[in-house]
Amino acid sequence: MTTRARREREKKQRRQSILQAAREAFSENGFHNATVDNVAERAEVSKGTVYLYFKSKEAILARLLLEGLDELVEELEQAYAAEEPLPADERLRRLAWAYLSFFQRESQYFPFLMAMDRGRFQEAIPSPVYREVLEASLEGLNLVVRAIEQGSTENLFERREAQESACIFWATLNGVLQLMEHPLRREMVGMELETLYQAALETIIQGLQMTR
Amino acid sequence: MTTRARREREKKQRRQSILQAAREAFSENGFHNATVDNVAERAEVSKGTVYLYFKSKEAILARLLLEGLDELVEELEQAYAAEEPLPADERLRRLAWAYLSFFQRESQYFPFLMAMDRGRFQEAIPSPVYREVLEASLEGLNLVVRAIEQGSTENLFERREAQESACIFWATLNGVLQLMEHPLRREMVGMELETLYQAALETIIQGLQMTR
Amino acid sequence: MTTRARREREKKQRRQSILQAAREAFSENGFHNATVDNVAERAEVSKGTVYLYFKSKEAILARLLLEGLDELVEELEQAYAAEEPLPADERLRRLAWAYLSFFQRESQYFPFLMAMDRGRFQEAIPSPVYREVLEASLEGLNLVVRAIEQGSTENLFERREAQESACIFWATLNGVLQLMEHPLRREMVGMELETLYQAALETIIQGLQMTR
Amino acid sequence: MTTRARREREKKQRRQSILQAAREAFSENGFHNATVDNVAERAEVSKGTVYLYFKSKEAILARLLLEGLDELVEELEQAYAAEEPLPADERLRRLAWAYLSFFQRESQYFPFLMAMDRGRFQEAIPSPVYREVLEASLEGLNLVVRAIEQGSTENLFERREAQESACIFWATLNGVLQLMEHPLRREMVGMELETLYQAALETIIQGLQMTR
DNA sequence: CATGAATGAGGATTCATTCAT
DNA sequence: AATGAATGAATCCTCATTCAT
Repeated sequence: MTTRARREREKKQRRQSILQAAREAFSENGFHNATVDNVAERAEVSKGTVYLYFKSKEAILARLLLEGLDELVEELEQAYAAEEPLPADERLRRLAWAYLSFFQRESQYFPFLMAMDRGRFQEAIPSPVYREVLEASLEGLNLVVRAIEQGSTENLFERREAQESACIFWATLNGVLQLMEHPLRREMVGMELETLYQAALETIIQGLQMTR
Repeated sequence: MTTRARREREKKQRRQSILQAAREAFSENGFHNATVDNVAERAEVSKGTVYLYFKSKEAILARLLLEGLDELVEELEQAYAAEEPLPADERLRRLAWAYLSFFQRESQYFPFLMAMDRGRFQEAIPSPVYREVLEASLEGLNLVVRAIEQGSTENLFERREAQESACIFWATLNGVLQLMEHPLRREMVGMELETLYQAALETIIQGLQMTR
Repeated sequence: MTTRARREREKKQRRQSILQAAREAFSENGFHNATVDNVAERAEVSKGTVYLYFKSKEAILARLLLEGLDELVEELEQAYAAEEPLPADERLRRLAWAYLSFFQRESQYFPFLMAMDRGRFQEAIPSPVYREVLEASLEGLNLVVRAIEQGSTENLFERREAQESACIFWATLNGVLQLMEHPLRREMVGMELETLYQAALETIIQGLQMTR
Repeated sequence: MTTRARREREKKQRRQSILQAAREAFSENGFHNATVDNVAERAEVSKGTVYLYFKSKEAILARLLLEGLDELVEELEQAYAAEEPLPADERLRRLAWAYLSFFQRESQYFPFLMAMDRGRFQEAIPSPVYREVLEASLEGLNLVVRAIEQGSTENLFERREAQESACIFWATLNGVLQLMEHPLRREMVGMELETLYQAALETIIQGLQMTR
């Protein structure tokens, strides 16, 4: 029983260490260029063991995405749920900053999401998992929807489809992140990510507000 | 000689047919999963011929990108340059629609630009070409900058860094395109690309305008 | 751990069988024309396995060379070290015959050493290994140097640079081996290798001796 | 008529320029690593033209060897044939220095002869040509034989098989050339080629002389 | 559970040679 | 005679995955 519990715990740790190793390996070389050998080596397990815990290389990526997105959603929820009541635009700002902070800390996820869109991915992992990843990647959006709806009832935002406004808001943030992702492009744009992000955030909030 | 001229023409056609084949192959399987064999087969030439026209698989992608972006820039320039004088916001709308129309027609380019960011690309193609691609990918931005500057002098837009506003504008459009790129995600969002694009466009223009 | 020990032994055997296969393949077709496929097939392993044991085709050659030269040096040392004291010229004769006997048994090594001088070899294998091979290929020379020095103190040989005399001695033997290496050339010369070798050996010893 | 003559002359020149180009290309990269493209480019003709003048890459090498060896033999003959009568040992010295001088000027030939011994060579070129090359490579030997025979009648050299003595003499020279061919080995030996060659020459002449 | 040796299909690239013009 | 575009077999090497121990 204690043995069993320990076994269970060790299994989880092993799994996590493989995931962590994969995160590192995929980040450094890109998903395609990283090898399962790299992952195994980093995790200090044998290659066979990797396949004991994950069905395929793609399955590792899927799991990584799911865990990452879970974390992101959790952080977004924390940002959303304030102790005292907040105006809708303030909630949006908090969501936006939590989002940025996540991507600065876990900058891998952007490329990971890209890697997923192509290649053997759709064949290699079961379709429900695939859908699950996509759903998770949109879960943040739902919080935005709620903030927007609140803003609508507060007459702060235009009375239109909250889903639409939320998508626009979310798209703007993502657009900035993507634009500034590549070092060379960042250099050519000649601006700091935070500065641009902040400006974009205010601009889009402005755009969503009631025209008085 | 006619012979010579014909030869020349055939060479160009062959080159184009290889590029076209690559465009298709890369689109269907993604750059990484497409093989030079695929490309050769599609173009109905031997693998050796592909290497006669292009130094490497990456060089094909670079050429594809460059040609696509040239076309895009040209279309954007046409959209920008109207016969009669136009207000700045109208110019932005025209740029935005030209942009959308390009990506609907040539939907490959988005993923291609992504493929470029990772992998052997930077090592495999000469650095100036790489830079050229990135520059071209930002050339559209310059037109936006000019429109914004015009808007600033017309007191239509806030008097801030035009580059910044342009980036925000551009980022928003890209964000929407990216969000709606994947069919499954489009389905989950439950909206038409055009509708959302249009709404985002108006929202961001609104956001950039002077607060009255 | 009998299992473990057996595993270890099998690995060594496999490695040896790959080396042996390579020795055969390289001998028959020459290093450049032999393919890794040939080697794998002969060793009855997959191509991948070959690369599991050796980093590159060149690395196999390097290993082959090193093992061969080690063996040669060992045999030369045995020949040099006699139980009872020996006159210097006798030592030279023993070295020479040991050398011939090695090359008759392992006739591949001559061409292998040649293959090493050209091609991708220097780039493909780590520079220290390259140096090691060259050093080993000259180690026999050192034994000759020692014999010559002994001969000098015995007033048997001329009192000049031992290194120089040794090189001359060694070069003569190699020259004969090389001259007689090719069957067609052997036929045209119309002599037996051993006969010529023997005559050359005596001639060069004679040449090195003090003129009385 | 004149046209025809000019044509003929141009053809010869073209052929020579291809050979010269091949000599350079093969020298710089080694026979295996040089490509027919390299040769064509250097010769400023098209690849097709190369095949118009030579049946295969190997045929070029064969021709190169033959021409080189012809030249060598001619130079050796000049060295041998002195105006006034010469003692046999002097003739040998002259032959040896002419040989060295050729190999210093045309250092390619050594590796070329090696390249010929292996690979597709025997299949790719007609057997008589192959034999011809080998014969030419031994023609120098015949001059040595004559010198030795002269030395025998002069009671300068031992009365044994002249062919045997000649082979020994020739082998020694070749052995030195080969030993000193590789820069790294030259460095490890720590001697100048000329010094060693000279010493070897005197030593072997000494060895061949009558023991008094 | 864990290992890691073995696999072999597959990938990018090269190059000697051919042949229509 | 000369060209040079086209070929495609051949080559080295990689790596996700399996499986006996």
